Amino acid sequence: VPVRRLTPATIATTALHLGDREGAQAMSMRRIAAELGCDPMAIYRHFPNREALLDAVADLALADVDDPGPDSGWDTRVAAILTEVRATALRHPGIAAHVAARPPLGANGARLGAGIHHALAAAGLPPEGVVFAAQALIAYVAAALAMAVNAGTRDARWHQVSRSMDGLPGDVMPVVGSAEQFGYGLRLLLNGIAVEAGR
Amino acid sequence: VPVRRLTPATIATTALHLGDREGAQAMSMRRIAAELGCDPMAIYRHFPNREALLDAVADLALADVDDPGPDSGWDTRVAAILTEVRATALRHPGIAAHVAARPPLGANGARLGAGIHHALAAAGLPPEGVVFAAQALIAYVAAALAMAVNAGTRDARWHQVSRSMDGLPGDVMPVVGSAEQFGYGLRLLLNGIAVEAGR
DNA sequence: ACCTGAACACCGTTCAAGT
DNA sequence: ACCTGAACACCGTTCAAGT
Repeated sequence: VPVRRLTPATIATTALHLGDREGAQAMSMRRIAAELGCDPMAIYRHFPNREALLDAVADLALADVDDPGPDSGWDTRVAAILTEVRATALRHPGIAAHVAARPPLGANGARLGAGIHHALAAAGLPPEGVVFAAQALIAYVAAALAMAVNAGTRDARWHQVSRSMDGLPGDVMPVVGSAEQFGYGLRLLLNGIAVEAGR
Repeated sequence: VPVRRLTPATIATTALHLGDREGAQAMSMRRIAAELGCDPMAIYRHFPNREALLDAVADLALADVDDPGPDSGWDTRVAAILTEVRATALRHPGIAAHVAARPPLGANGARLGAGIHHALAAAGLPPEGVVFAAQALIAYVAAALAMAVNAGTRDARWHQVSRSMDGLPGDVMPVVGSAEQFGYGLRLLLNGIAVEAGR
């Protein structure tokens, strides 16, 4: 699909679709340029480097994520945002690992970040607590996402670890990076926040 | 320092020291081989690929981490292990990002993982809860570590986000990836685990 | 002034050729 | 049989040369 005129938006959109079709390894400057039908260097006139381009692609993907807003409870709101961020990133294999490694803080990242901060303030945390708790939550999503991205490929290692312990039933098989695993950790954090806020 | 005979241990030790001196970008097969004074391909006779070598280097670094054992309280034990894992990884810049991206599950990783599992069982979690909570904790350390690794380099982005929200005092400056930030999130998780275990 | 593409300085890994 | 290093198939990015 030839593009009339190169803009940051057309580059990011093309890169996102390329990644959806061909995965993370297709997200090189050269492959993206080939997809655009342009010289690799042409991209550098719109983005200073590859990282900045991937930031833009990640933020584009997050446009799909809704913030339910202040009408739902603070914990429902936080859980909804983070669950949908995880699911959205996993729907875009080209960019999931980048989201995991580097929380997207472009326009959409800032929008969702603001939603989380407001929810935590509504929960009753003091200002420093809001900032700290938000970073902990964002870090947790990133990590859970990284586990989900790596899980399918290579990780019988986890099973060995959980089997290497006595006192535990040997047949509790952890599903690394699963939605269930993600939800459990998220509940721990929300429980902890409730305790911290004195609820 | 020329090495008499190449073994997995000498390769991993040399790579760890190289990384300590010259950082993550020095951890290429070619640079490590040059440091060993051998052909890059010689390393492949001891490790199937670069990832396996980095796994071994990471696990070597974790030999420094103590497990205080079951005599301390379960939460003290978990906090001690995870705090020291974070500090140890940060002391080895060549490998910190790799630890963050991929929980080391070699001999030392398994040892520390077992300590965490035992502590969680002692806290009163049921077996599935133990496995889930352990993965959440490990994911959290990995993410906090990734933030600490990336923080110094480039992240005024975070400050923008926290300033972009009304209702929060604009001068609460989050220190991304700081030890304080790490400790706060860890406390949230431990609080949440205590709630889950009914303590 | 703007844009291109050749070139630089690397990668991890394969594999054929040497000893 | 063992080991080496040339070669393959890539990278992100710089920069000089073209229009």
